[in-house]
Amino acid sequence: MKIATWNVNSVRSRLERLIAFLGRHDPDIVCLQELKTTEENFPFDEIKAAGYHSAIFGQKTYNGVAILSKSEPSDVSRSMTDGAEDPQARLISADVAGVRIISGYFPNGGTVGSDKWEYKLDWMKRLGAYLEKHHKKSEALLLCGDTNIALDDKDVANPESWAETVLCHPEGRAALNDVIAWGLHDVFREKNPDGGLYSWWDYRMLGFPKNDGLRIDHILATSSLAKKCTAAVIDRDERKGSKPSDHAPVIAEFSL
DNA sequence: ATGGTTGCTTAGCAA
Repeated sequence: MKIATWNVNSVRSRLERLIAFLGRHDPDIVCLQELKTTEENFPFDEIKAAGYHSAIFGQKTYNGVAILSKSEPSDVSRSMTDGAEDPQARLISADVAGVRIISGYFPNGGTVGSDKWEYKLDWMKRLGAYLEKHHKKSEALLLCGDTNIALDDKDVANPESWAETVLCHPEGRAALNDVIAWGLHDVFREKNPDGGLYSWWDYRMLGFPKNDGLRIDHILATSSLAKKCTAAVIDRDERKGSKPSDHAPVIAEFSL
């Protein structure tokens, strides 16, 4: 089973690239983030024609997440269903081929200390409670998405310039590590222990040409699946060329 | 350098 996670930064402006990506990699499942559109305007037909079902949780202008899959998803759940007052579409879950798939777009956090930063930390706390309430670590489960956190300085090309920012702050790292400690494994790290590989480069300040990147997109697997992971890569080429997303897709394969 | 680029929406926000 091959799964990809990709923050597309608008599914409509990235549709041509997305369809080409599906053809190039032939993934069984794709978790998308930052759709930036409502369900009404989601390109279901084009994605269906490429051979994929779409389970989506959309929102106008901002956020929005989806799970694309060759086999039909079931038991689709949108948001954390915890009664919190939260209008932001950032989490969707579904069963696909016997695996629980979660696509998450973690809050960026604005600047450390801001209201958005507090929301980011609280959102990760809620996610930990969501996993605890709805799942068991003995399940086959994949939490995929843009976490907006680089867990380690070896996932940051220029750690000194990103230190203490929302993507690298120790409190954010601790919050994501708390989620992971529930029973998840960073399969990309396990396959690429040396670091130095990135999934996001800022559009500004020549981020990609200078390779000023961070690995902030993750595929996190429960241990039964992590043991079966055979490969984990980043499609850095997808960041090249005309009209790329600012994120590159992360892809993992599992022998099920 | 509180900068810069992109997308949605059409002036300002979010990233």
